[in-house]
Amino acid sequence: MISEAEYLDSYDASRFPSPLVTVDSVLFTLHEQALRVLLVKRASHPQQGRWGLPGGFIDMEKDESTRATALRKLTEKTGVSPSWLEQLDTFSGAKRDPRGWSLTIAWYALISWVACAPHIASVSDAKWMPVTGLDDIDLAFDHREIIQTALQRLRQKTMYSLLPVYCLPDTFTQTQLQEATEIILGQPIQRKSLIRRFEASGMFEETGESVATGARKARLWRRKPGVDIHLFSRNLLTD
Amino acid sequence: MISEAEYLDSYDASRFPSPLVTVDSVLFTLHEQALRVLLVKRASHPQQGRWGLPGGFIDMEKDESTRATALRKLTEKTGVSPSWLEQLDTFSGAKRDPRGWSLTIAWYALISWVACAPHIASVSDAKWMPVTGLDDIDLAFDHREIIQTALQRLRQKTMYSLLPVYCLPDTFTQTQLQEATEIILGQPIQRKSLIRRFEASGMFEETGESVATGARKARLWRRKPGVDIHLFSRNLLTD
DNA sequence: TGAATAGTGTCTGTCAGACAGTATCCC
DNA sequence: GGGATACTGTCTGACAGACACTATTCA
Repeated sequence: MISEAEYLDSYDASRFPSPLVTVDSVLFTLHEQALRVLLVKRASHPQQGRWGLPGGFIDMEKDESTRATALRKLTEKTGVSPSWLEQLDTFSGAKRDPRGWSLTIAWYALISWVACAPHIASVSDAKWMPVTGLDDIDLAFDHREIIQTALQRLRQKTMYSLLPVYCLPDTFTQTQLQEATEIILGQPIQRKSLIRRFEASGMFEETGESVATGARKARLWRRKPGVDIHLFSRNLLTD
Repeated sequence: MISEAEYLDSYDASRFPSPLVTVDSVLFTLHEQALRVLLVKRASHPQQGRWGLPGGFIDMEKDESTRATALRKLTEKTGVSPSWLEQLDTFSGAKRDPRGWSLTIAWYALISWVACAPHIASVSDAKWMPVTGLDDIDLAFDHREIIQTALQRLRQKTMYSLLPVYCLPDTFTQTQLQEATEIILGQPIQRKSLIRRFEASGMFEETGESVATGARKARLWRRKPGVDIHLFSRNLLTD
C-alpha cells in the first residue's frame, strides 16, 4: 500500500501509449450571400497541401483547456477571437489519421466577415470556402464529416435561438439578421417571427444610429454587453 | 521535400508530450422514485478509495472509437449495454488530475434499473447514488461538475423528446413514462401533453399485454425496433 | 357500489406562419 | 407622388396547459 504522494512521484505518463490528440475548429462566416467555412492549406505532413480545418496540438504549457487551444489556433489564423465558440463533438478512431489512433476535439465558431477579412486576405494558406462548394474539394482526414456535423448543429440551434447574430458585425440591422438566418437555414423565414423573437430575447439594444441601404433607413442594434444567448422554447420552420 | 510515406515511416508519436486521455460516463437510472447515477469506488491511485464515474483509458487495440471505450467500461461494470449513450462534452486542463494535463471525453447514458440491478448488487465497488445526495459525498477529480453538466443535458432533452423511456424496461406503461419524466424534471407534468407526444412520436407500439398496478389495468408498450428518437419542436414546461 | 388508477375530451393561452397594411426615404 | 425598403397589425393554426370527464378493475 503506497500513498498518493508516492504514487505520483513515481508516475510516468509516457509509459502508457496514448492517442494522438488534436483540437480542430469549424469557423463559419457569412459573405456574399453564402455561408463559408475557414479552410487552411496544410503546410506539413500528413496530407500536406490538402485543405483542412484550422487546428493543431494542445500546448500543455500555454493552454488552460482545449477551449484555449481552439481559441489560440483561430486567432493565429484570423487575427481575432470568434464571437461564438462552442464544443461540437469528438471524432476518434484508428483509421482517421495515418499516424495512428487519433482523437480530435471539434469546436464550431462564428465570426463576422468584416472582423477578419483583412487578415485572411493577407495570407495565401487560408480561404473562406462556401459550404455549398465543399463537395468539389478534397479535404484532409474526416474534416468533411466534422463540417457536416457543425452545419447541422448550427442550423438546429438557429431554429431555437438567434445564434446567427454572432456572424454579424458589432452593430447590425434586423434585416441583416434576417438575411443571415435565411442563408444559414437555406430558406426564407417570416420577418415578423424573427422580430418577435428579437424583442422577446432581451439580448439587444439600439445604438441610436441608422443606416440607409437604398430606401428607408434601418435602425442599428448591438448585443447588450454581458447578456447571454436566449434559447426559445419553440423552433422556427417546424414543418 | 519528403513524401508522405517517408514522413510516416519516420514518425514517432511518443516523441511528443500528450495529455492524459480518459473516457468517463454518467450512467443514469431510476429507482425508488429517484434519479440515480452509477458511481465506482476507485481501486487505485490517484484518488484511491474515492467515488468516481465509471471510465478509464482508451484501449487502442480493442476500441474502435471513444464510444467503444465508454461502452466497454459501462458493460464491464453493469453487465449490459446502456439503452442510450450520447457524447456530453470534454473536460480538460492542467489541474483536474494530479498526474498532469488531462482530458476526459464525457458521455451520458441511460439504462433501466431492472436490466442491471442484479449485476451491480453483486459487486461492492459500485453503487447507484441518488443525484440529490451528491452534495454529501466526496467525488474524484471534477466528476461532480461532469455529473451536473449531464443532468442539465438530460433535463433539457427531456423537455423536447421522450428520452426518459430509455430509463424504463423494454415494456412499460404510459404512467411509468410519466413518472420517469416527472422524476427527471423534478416537477409534475400534464399527462395529456405526454400522451399527445407519445402518440405523435411514432416511436412505440402496444405489446397487447397489460398489467395491474392496483386498480384498472394499464396497457404495455415497447419501442418500435429500429425507430429513432423523435425530437419535438416545442418544449414542455416553458414557464 | 365506491375507491383507485387508466385514459379521453375539450377549452384556453402562447407563439409561429401568413400576409396585408403603414412608415420612411430617395428620386 | 412613386418605388423601394423598413417596420407593424392582426388573423389563423398548431400544440402545450389545465382540468373535467369517462372507463376499467378490484374490494
